[in-house]
Amino acid sequence: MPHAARPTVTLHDVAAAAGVSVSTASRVLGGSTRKVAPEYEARVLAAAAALRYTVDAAARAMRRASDSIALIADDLTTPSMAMVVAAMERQARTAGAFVTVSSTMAASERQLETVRLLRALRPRALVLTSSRFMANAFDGRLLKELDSYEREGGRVVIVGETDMSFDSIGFDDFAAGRLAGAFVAETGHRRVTIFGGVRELRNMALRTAGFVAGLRAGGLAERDIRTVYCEVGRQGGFDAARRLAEDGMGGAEAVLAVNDMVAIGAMSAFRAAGVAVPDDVSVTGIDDIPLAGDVTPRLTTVALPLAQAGVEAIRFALEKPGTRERLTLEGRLIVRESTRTRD
Amino acid sequence: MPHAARPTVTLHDVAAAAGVSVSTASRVLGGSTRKVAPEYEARVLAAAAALRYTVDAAARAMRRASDSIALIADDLTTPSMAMVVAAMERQARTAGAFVTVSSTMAASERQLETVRLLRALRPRALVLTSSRFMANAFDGRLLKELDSYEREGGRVVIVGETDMSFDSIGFDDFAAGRLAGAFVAETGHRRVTIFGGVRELRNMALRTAGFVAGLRAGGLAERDIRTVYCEVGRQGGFDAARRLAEDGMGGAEAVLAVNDMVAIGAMSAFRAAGVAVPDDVSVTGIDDIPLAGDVTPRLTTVALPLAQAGVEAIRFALEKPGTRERLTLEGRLIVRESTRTRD
DNA sequence: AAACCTGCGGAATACGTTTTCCTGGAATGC
DNA sequence: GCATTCCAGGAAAACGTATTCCGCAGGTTT
Repeated sequence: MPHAARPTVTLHDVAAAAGVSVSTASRVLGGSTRKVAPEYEARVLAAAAALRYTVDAAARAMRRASDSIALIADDLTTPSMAMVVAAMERQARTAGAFVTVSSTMAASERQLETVRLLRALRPRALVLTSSRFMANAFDGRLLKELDSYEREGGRVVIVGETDMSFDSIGFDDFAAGRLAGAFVAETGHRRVTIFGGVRELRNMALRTAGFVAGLRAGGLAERDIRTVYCEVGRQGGFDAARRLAEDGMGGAEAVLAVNDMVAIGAMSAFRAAGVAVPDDVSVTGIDDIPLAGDVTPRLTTVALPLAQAGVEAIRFALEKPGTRERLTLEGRLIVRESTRTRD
Repeated sequence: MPHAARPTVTLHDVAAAAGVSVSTASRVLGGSTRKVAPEYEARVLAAAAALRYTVDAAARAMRRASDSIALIADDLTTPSMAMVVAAMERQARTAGAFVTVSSTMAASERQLETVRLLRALRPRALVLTSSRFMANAFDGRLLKELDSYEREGGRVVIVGETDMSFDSIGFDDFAAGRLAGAFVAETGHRRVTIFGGVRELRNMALRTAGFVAGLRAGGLAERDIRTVYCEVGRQGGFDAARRLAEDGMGGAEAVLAVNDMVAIGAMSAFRAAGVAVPDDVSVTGIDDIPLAGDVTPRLTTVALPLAQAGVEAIRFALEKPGTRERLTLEGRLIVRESTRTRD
């Protein structure tokens, strides 16, 4: 008895109580294709219920392919991440699969460590959800780890921007940025500041490039567009906006934030500094997290289909390997009260 | 070969490559207490690295006590829940334990089903995070399931209000409500409406009772306090506030909402109806989710130590069984701009 | 009527790991 | 110099389940 504290009831106990062999009990409880006599079946089911038997997933996993999916997320407290994860959880459950969730708090070496850790669960698929998956950041080692996992028959799905050759689901970040940029240009804003987040993050860089493309298409000149970089998150937006306000806004009539949390932080700082949104400055975000409709003024943003991404990710994860897919989801503009028309 | 698609590299392969026995390889890789010769150790480690060996958690779990903790949460997208869960995840990781997360979306029968499902993982502990755990709601079956799990040596920890006899971590909901009620009474509000959430939820009922107690202590009469019930969440607060505004506010100078999301929804509806916060009506919440500081006006609320609750829950979960603990955490008042003094 | 399927229960085995037990050799004590 | 203790490596058992194989009935075919 290796761990005496664990007198779990096993298939043996159920079989004994039902007066049948372990094989028969297994066939009844394990959903085998083989038929067993109705009477035996009833006895086994009754015994299992009486003893509150639950199958040992570890032992089962040694014989059957496991039906669990490991999910590695950057940061569960990020609202956009939470929506994706919640959708995955729902979808996986309806498909009868387990999901084990881990968060890496954006540390790159933690990602590697977490992948190694979760590989031990021999999951059917590994779903990575992050904005950090650029090839150079991979440093080779994470890539090798994922490759070897796939060679062992697992499936890797990446949610977010990536240039790796795994199944992936991404958002068209450039188009989303362009949507916001074009709208702001069309509504008469002549000078614009972009809160570009962290330059090294590929999706942030794409959104920023999209902003510029949209603004230029709407007639703004290069010199009317300023870009500042900030931590991605409420605090980063807050700090960037505070600095901007302290510098007298530099003529900015609009702030294009790289996502909703940055935009919301920025609005908070503007309010504290006595800068009125949208009368003094328009603010836009990207994502359309639920919160975007709750702040005052409600945030104009580009809605990304976050829940759909979660659903599709699980679909990919459960598909038979062999196919290699890449899905790109488009955002759509949601105009609310944090922006207004100029002139 | 049960699943041919899984040519995983096993301890046997490593041992063979290193020219040692499986036992020795296991001792090196499994962190045994037994010593092995430095040379053998080096050979095993080299072989493992070269073959990209990862231990099979399922097989290991059959011999060792598992170090995973199963977490069953109501709804991961709720901000307060997300904070608790994130804290648990962090804490568990520093303690070297896995956390697997599942959400039940508040359906009572799903809770039972989820518990049964996760028991299959033979986790060291089961942490239930929910506001729905009232004894009558348990219906006997969930209680029996948890009891039998505990009898098998597992540990059950409940985060939230409960009258069940498991380890539990709760917030002093009554005191939190009283804090808000007393503050509103002290700042000169004469007529108050309570947004009481769902009457059947124990923690909501306690907060509401606390509101009343605090208001009465501050000198308000029974007839100056109105209580309406609403769905718990942003939408519920929004609807309740819209109805209140349509009815001409019924003289209410303050709205005490049962949590921050309800309060934020209410503020949103008030704004849409042209009711000014805090000039026409003060609004308070409970929880102090990060969002509370981002809305306009920033929300006066009672801060609950959500992250601490997560940390303590994991501490309980990892403790040796035998002790039975109940921890109650106190909130503290955070005054912001959604309230003002009357007269 | 004899040989042959068919269907189903049960014994046995495999899964990959940890751990107990055994064994042989080195080190130590007289 | 011989007996005893210690040490570390290897063989084997055990964990709980799914599955393969075997055997035994009962029915079908020629």
